[in-house]
Amino acid sequence: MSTIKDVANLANVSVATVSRVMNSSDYVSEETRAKVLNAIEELKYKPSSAARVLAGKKMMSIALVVPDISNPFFSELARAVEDVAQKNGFSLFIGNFYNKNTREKDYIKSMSNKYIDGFIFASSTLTEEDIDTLIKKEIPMVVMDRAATIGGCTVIKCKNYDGACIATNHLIQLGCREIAHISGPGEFVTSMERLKGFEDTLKSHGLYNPSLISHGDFTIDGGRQAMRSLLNTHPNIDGVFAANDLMAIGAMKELKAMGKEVPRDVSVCGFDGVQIGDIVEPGLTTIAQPIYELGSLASQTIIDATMGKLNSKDTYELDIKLVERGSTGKMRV
Amino acid sequence: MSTIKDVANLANVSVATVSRVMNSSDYVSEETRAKVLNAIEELKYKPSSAARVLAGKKMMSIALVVPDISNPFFSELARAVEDVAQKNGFSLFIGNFYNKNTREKDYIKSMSNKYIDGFIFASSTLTEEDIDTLIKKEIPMVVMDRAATIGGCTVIKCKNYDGACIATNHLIQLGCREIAHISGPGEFVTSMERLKGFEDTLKSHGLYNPSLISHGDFTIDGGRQAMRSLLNTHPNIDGVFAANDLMAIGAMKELKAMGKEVPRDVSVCGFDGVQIGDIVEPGLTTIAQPIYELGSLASQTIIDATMGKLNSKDTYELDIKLVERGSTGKMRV
DNA sequence: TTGAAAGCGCTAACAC
DNA sequence: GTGTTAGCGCTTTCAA
Repeated sequence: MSTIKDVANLANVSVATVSRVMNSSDYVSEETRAKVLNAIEELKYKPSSAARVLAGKKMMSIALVVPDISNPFFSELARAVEDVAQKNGFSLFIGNFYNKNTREKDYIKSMSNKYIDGFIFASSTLTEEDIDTLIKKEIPMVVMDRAATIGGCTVIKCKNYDGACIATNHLIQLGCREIAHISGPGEFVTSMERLKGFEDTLKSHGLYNPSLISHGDFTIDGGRQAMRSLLNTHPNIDGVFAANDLMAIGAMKELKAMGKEVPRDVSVCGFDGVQIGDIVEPGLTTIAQPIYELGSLASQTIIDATMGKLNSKDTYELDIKLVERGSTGKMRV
Repeated sequence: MSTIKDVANLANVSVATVSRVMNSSDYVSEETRAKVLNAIEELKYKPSSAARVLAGKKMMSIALVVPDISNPFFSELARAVEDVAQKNGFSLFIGNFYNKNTREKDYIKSMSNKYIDGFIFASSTLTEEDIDTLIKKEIPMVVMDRAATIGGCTVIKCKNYDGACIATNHLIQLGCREIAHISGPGEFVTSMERLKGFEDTLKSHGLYNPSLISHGDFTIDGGRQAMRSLLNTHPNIDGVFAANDLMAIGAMKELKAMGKEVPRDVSVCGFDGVQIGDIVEPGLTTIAQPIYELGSLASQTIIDATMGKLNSKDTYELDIKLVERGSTGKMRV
């Protein structure tokens, strides 16, 4: 691996000059610039990130911290984040925290001394304190699925509340009268907002019944279990709104196992819009988030922030949309 | 951020001593060690990775380069890789190359000067030359899905050929006589090995017909398209072996759209064993790879290699197993 | 427009 | 046992 010194020697200039052309700072005569460029080319010189960082530059890498990368929502998100990062010359770190708050904090600790320039926390359960730690280190961050702005960090989310209202209304309009909700873990703002939208909508229609709410953990299996217990106490449920697609799919599996047909007996609606919603049978009606857009926006925002471009907005709330498929529809009357 | 100097000052020792206790090298008296430890604690000192790297140490991070992180096979793999990395104090970089050979090479370039200690290439299309580049830089690497060992890098794969034979035999035993294969892109060894297993098995049963082979691109849509063209020329196909689960799912969708029922009219078998194979309807029979094991083995191998623990084996071939679900079974006779 | 040199935080001889 | 110090490769004043 050749160093800046090698380049300087070959080009017959000083290392400072090489540094100048690398960073296109200061003025360098066309002639010297050409010489240096040639030398760089010839030696296939790549500056050492570690040395640059030590000298006060950026590492050009960002981290995405998710609950579980094997969850399709997050892997689709990661793809978007990485695409944008790559286009900007940034590398992407990935960390899974499996809903273990401790592990999420560990990432802050273990990665921040690796000179990561920015963090994206997806679906985080970070406390204000954790966030302060990062802010004190002046490491920019964007948080997804967070209620409101916390000083100094951008929030990017989608309209969870509105989406839940749309989903619930959709079910009501289809004729469902005993509508259950499979909610996500209570520590996520996402879960809370979707739950609120569900409750408010039902209340306004006089259909609210708290015993029709069960909690899942955002996994297929969790959705299945929640559906089972719901069905035990309320065998006549005719509509289900799950806080994410995975749980909705689990619910559909359980429904089928219990001899209920979707959508004839029960209509099911999910939330997220992940690709597998389109391959299950029947196709899953869902409130689709613009996942790719969410990821690329987060990525671009954090990259801009590392370069000192401050963001004018501190909260982005992207629109969701109802995607109707076979899991909601005509019911037996 | 406090530095080693701050710690040294506070503990009234030299930086060398601090370095010693950090790296538990050399002897340090219990007394001084305690003083230093206290100072470290008090200042919440974290050594700078960049500085350590410059001084000749490891960055403690590895990279996983995949075609597409949003493909469930790779996201499940990534999860395993990250788990093991995290346990060893390593961070994980992720790169997508979208089957663009150029981009895969770019990763080698752009990441290697970021002091990544090791690479895992999954499903790579790297040439010997590319690999040589890394070997010359003395960066250890493991390659998944590669035919054989290339000097200096460990190969981790599963028994593709055997798996394809098992799948094909399974179809034959079910009574299928006109069996098609949806193969993966020709540049992947994986595709080739699975194709070979398919061909050999059919030949040995006198059922081989090259026009029953179509190529897909490992995506659902690719599988759908391949199935369509296959059905055009061979409307009586009664068995399909796809080189991965995603394409098998695409084939099932197309079959359904064309009025064929699975498995009554056509039996379908995939390869990989990703989780969604279990949520489609009917469930997908598949040759399951031990994905988590593959990922954790790769991760541990590369981490060991960065620490100088050379691996005794240079090729691992993990076993696969046939997982029978609803997509293969009783046919109409 | 260019060069010399200090310094970023750490490790590892080499002294003591 | 512990301290001193010379780098590691780069950026950036400060001079020239």
